[in-house]
Amino acid sequence: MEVFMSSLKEVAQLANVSVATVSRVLNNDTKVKLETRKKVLRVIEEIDYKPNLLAKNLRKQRSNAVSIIVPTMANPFFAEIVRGAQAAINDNGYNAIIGTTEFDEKQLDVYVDLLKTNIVEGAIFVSLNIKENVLKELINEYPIVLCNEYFDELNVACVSIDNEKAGNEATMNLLKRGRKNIAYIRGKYNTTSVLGRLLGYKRALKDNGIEYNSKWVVKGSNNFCELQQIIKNIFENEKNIDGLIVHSDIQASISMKAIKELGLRIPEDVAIISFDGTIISKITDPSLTTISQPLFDLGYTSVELLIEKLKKNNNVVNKKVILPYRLDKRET
Amino acid sequence: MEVFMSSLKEVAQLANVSVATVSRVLNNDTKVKLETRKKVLRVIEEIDYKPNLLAKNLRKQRSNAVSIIVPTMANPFFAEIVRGAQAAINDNGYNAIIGTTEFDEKQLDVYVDLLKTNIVEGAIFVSLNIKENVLKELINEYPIVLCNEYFDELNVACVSIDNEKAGNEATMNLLKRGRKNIAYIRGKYNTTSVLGRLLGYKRALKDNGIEYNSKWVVKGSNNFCELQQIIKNIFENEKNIDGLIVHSDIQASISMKAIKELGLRIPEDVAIISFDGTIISKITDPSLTTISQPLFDLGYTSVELLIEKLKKNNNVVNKKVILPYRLDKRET
DNA sequence: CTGAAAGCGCTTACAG
DNA sequence: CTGAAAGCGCTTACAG
Repeated sequence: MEVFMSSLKEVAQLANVSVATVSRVLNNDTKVKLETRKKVLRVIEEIDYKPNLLAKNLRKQRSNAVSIIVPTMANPFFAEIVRGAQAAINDNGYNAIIGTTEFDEKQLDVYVDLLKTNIVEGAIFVSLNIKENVLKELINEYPIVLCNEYFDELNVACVSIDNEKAGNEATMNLLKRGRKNIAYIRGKYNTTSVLGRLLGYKRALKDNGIEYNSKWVVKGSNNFCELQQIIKNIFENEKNIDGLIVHSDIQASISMKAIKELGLRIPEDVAIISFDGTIISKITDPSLTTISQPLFDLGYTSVELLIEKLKKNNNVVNKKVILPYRLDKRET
Repeated sequence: MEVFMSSLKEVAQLANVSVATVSRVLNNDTKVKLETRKKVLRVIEEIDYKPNLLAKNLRKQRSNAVSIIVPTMANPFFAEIVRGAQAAINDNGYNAIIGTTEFDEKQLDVYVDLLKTNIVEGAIFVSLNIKENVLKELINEYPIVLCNEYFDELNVACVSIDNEKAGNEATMNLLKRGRKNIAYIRGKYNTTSVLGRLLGYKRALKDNGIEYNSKWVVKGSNNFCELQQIIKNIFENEKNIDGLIVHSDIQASISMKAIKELGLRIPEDVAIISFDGTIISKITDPSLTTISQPLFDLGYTSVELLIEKLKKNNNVVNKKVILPYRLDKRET
């Protein structure tokens, strides 16, 4: 017996069979005699053999890994989507390589290289701010699923909620509570979710005979102080605002602090509704009324679409999956 | 020219050199003539060649990936540590495979297999609740760094804050504010951080001539309703409590709601200090006074220790790194 | 400075 | 049911 032996070879020698047979046993190939099988398994157990998956990966030309790219982990919104994606990836026996761009889309290159160099077999892009033509090229070449944000015109698999409907329902909720002067802190960029919800907002106003006032729709910010200032500006300029829709829980929680500092009561003076339904919405005081997105499922379902693509060699019709949201009526 | 060619081979043929030379160019081997080098690079650019890292991995017996295992992504505390680890992993040119146990340590097996099968070269264990003897075996065999929680007696690389000092300082803060009856919502398990902070608490009491009252130290919970009940119980039984230390921001935010419901004012009736300094501590109203942990750095430094191990083939003395925390005095 | 060749540890088509 | 052998796409010691 030599000093160094490759593991599969070692098992083969100890069991007096060929490496081919050991490989077949490991892969549950039925064509192995039960007796042989047992003998091999005994040796494997004995020497605690573990296959070198680096070799298997090369041989099969499959890494068994997929990546999930999000802007940042610092926002519970994305963390929860990742949690769902993780779960689905594990459930399907894959490994998850998680990437974050920290809102710098140049960082995406690193993760695209993972696709190009066979480190991952496919990718989930969550709310990434990519140029449409760049995305289009990637989609043509690799199995990719979009989560949350997508491009209407692009033939791409994606998972999201019905943002127009959600925006409409949020507005309707405030209207039903008697609010007529509803301001809107919208998302910064012109993404599908931002524009969709705004459409829903406008439709609700129109359906209720209320004129749309562009002064009441302002871009938000994830920067604490910046957003506080934005809120103070709008409430000082527009004294009769009695309702507020905010694009995300995080921004809503910051907005609430600013509103309280102005001496306004929530919800008596200003009723608030936000989007997302993250842990933030439960922790604020008063707790946030919010359009709860199925964050975990958004991630989970995205991976399911991706796995389907992988199984069928990327030859599938690209589904656009719309998941249901839920209006969580709480205290604002 | 054949229909199918391996990529490296293809570059070699087009550039009229051997695959060895192409490989040398790709790996910046200095022994290549500049002219040859240019020729090869031109071809690589031309056909947009990307190496198949699956092959490289096998050949070098290195996956270029490390894993970072956390209990869950649903807690911003862990998400922020992961963010730091991510950054360090990327900065060092590695890929990050992120795993979550969802508090079920059986799930760890999947990630340990990643080590055994060469999918990852090392791992960061963040706040994992593993049996000491199991951990000991793993540490002997693979490059592993512990983050947050560790075992004092174990010879293992780890990164954390000085929990005894932090617990002491938190208590001192309340004492200095004139609070004398300080309750303590401790962590559920007897981990290093939980026990360390408690020691610091007891020392502060002793140093100030206050007798330790075991009734005032109760185990917390991450379950919303359960924790609310715990809080109500203690405040109804012990009417003179005027200060509260809570093991985490999340639990502190839930505690605050319960305390308010009891009609007590924060901080007038009950001053509160918590640990972590996550986004939660900024968003509550009033905002939480908290022992801010260097979460990002905790993750970043853990990876640095791990990378050092990898570079030196795991032959390094195991460092125990203590990072500074910061007392963020806010409104509670 | 460059090339031919071995080899990383698996899987699988082929032959028996 | 089993084995011998080719091959996945790289890197690198060796020879020149």
